[in-house]
Amino acid sequence: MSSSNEKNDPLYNYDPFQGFDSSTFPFFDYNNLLVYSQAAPTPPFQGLDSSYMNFTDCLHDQNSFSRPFFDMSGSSSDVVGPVHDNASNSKQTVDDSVRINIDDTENPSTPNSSVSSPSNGGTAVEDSRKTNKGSEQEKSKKVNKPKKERQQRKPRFAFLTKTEIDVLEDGYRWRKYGQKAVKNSPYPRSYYRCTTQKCGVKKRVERSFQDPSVVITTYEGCHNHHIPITLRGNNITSSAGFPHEFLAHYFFPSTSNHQEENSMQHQSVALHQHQHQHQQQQELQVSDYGLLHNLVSSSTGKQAP
DNA sequence: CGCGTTTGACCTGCGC
DNA sequence: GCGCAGGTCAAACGCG
Repeated sequence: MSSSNEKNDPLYNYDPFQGFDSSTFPFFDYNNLLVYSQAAPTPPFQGLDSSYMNFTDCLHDQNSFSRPFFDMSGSSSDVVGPVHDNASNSKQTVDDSVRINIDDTENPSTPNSSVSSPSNGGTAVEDSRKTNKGSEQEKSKKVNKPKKERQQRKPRFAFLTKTEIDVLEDGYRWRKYGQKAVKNSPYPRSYYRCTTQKCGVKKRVERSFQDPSVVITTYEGCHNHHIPITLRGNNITSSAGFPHEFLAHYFFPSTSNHQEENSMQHQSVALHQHQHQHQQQQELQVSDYGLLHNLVSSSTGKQAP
């Protein structure tokens, strides 16, 4: 349910694809990408539905796309505005149930790090860690941990990419900070955080269990810096099919500074040139829209498991 | 040695 | 209130 607050929200009105068309980024095959909004009723790995769009469709249907794409408040039925703690009122999807309790951009210290540091000796071995951690941390956390107010959700979006590569290179540098098994899926979900200081952008990477050839990459937050362009001399191959320009456009929607924009796009183009070459070399057979569309269709429950 | 990954424990919200 | 599942932490470890 939309509120008037949404209408006044510049992000709400922001069109991430302003000025985009299929020729904007010749290296990027838009047809190989699906985008879904966090407002989607179900995450992609549990059943795709019409909320998951083909990228090209998105370009042609900006009204329906930009709205959910920048729904920063979670479920579309949520009331948008100051952080309310009545989220239980709204039905949350699995994907939407993510608790945003870290805001590195504004509050560099993580909740736990603000707590008195654990007094474990640095030489503690695994066993002692297990025993000590339980007691000491438990104490410190429970005593000092301030009640976290519900953080406002960061913009979040996901890409479905048909690729054999697990981690898609997007030009940014990520540090993996966790991995979890996903219920009903043989594939784990990996959690990454941007390594740039004070950039709290996170991403989750998981493989669809319904179509193991599809990698679901979910971004959360906006980078406050440009692509570090440290190719480190190695495989940008994994960037196959990845929309760097789009990401750049998304992460810097307000970049009206042409100098920065040029620099940024220059970096992105370089990435795509790399990517394009490797794509040709590898002949990574990314599916066409038809296949992905079939995936979407078959996941809507019309097909027997 | 610095940086990134691994992995078990812990925290938190939600549904029953 | 309890159990489950998702998300995060942080020590240990590996690699260049």
